[in-house]
Amino acid sequence: MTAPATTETGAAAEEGLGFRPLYAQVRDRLIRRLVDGVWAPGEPLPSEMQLAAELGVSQGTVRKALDAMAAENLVVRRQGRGTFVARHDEERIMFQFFKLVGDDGARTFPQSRVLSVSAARANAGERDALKLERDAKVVRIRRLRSFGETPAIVETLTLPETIFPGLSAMEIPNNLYGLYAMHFGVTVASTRERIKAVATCAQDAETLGVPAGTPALKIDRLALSIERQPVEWRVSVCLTERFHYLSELR
Amino acid sequence: MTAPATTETGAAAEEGLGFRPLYAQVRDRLIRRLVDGVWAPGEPLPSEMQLAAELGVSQGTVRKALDAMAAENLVVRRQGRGTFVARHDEERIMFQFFKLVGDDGARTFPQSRVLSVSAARANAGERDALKLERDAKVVRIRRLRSFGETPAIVETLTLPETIFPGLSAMEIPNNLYGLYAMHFGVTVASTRERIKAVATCAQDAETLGVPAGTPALKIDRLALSIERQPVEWRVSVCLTERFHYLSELR
DNA sequence: TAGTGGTCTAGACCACCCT
DNA sequence: GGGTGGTCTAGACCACTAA
Repeated sequence: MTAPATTETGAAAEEGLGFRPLYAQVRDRLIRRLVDGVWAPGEPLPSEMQLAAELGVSQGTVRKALDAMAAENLVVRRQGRGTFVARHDEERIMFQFFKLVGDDGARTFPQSRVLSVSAARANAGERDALKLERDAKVVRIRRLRSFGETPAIVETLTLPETIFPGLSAMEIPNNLYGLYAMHFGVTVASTRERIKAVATCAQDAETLGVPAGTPALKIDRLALSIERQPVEWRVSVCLTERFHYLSELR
Repeated sequence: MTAPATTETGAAAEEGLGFRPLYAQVRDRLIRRLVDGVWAPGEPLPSEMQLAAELGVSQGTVRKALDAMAAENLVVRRQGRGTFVARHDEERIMFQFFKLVGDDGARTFPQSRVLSVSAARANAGERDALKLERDAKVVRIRRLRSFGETPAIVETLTLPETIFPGLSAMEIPNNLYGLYAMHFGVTVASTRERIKAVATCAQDAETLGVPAGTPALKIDRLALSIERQPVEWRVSVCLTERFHYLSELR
């Protein structure tokens, strides 16, 4: 086909949605397959040529869709090898979502000790944060995270029971996002963190082994899935005596 | 020319630098012109076609270079109008580098009151942060920033005198990055922030009008120019009673 | 050596903006 | 209407990887 590029433009315009590029449509279709688990994490997608033939577009259009997905950290592209579904292994999470760094620049991933796991009806704050219906059930996890022998973070997580059924009865691993992907097919694609400085309350201080009132970072994180649905609410209280939160802005 | 795409690849390979794409070379050349002030902020660059003809590459290659620069916030592209040198006006800085947001979600830019300006020889910490030579001179600025009538941030800035000659004798505006660009041709392209929770010291507490020891965020920011040279070191102590630091991660 | 993604080109048409 | 960036295609060659 040497025909001009008309494609679906007309259809999109007729729908009253002011034009959606073909590559964006291709991206949407590929993301749909990712969400549906057509390809497992770490597995290679078909080659650009194959996808192009199958979807009826040019290789260049598939490429632009895949490049966009790579920019969103949904796939990883490797020259000479292929395009792979992104994995949620420890390393990736550490660099992507875990922003606490040693003052000497060292990036170590903390160990976790679960303090409690419980199932309950969501309270008002949880419903608000996770956009839940009235009477929705949630799982609450409280844990202490340490670098080596030094306690540094105490955090409370709240998760919708509908998205993570049976979680409260499971063993809780250190790397939660890996568990979400593996057992529940949920990929955390982005997070929004609100950070404040607070004085540690008596309970947190005791758990962390510091005097009550010690200054700490309170990080309020909402994690969103690929479809931008809230899947986890996490409030972390972090000591920053020997660590800091690193934020690089462009 | 219907000739294949050979271009400078050979030359780059011969230099022992394992291959640098043409579009990256084009990007470098265009950035060089930006730095040299060939086009002023807010001014349009020549069209893709003109640049392509001038640089002896295809329009597509220029496009990829410009897209990369747009991703780095160095230029702004507007369909139907042209490609413009990014401006450092208040709005852009607010959304790009200023991460303090009201708890109600409101983004307001604080007013500043300069407490002191001085010129001095850089101390060890300043030399280290800004990568300065021994005996280098710096300008120090200390200022209080308030939202409305409420003091919220007290910060100390250190700037190399070689990059900002005569700054200590100038009027200090609220929007510093605009001043850097306008009067010194320095564009802040990225920042690295290290955040800790601290108890306010007596001096900062008095300036902010809170009891000494009140928890606050200490934000240690290093600002880099387009050429990745350190141009400003800023330590801010922020109250977060009614504000928070917002960090969105993908 | 074959297959993959990465780069580069050339040309067409589309959406948008200004005059 | 004429110019700009944005999309799409088609085809060629380059760089990298693995068998």
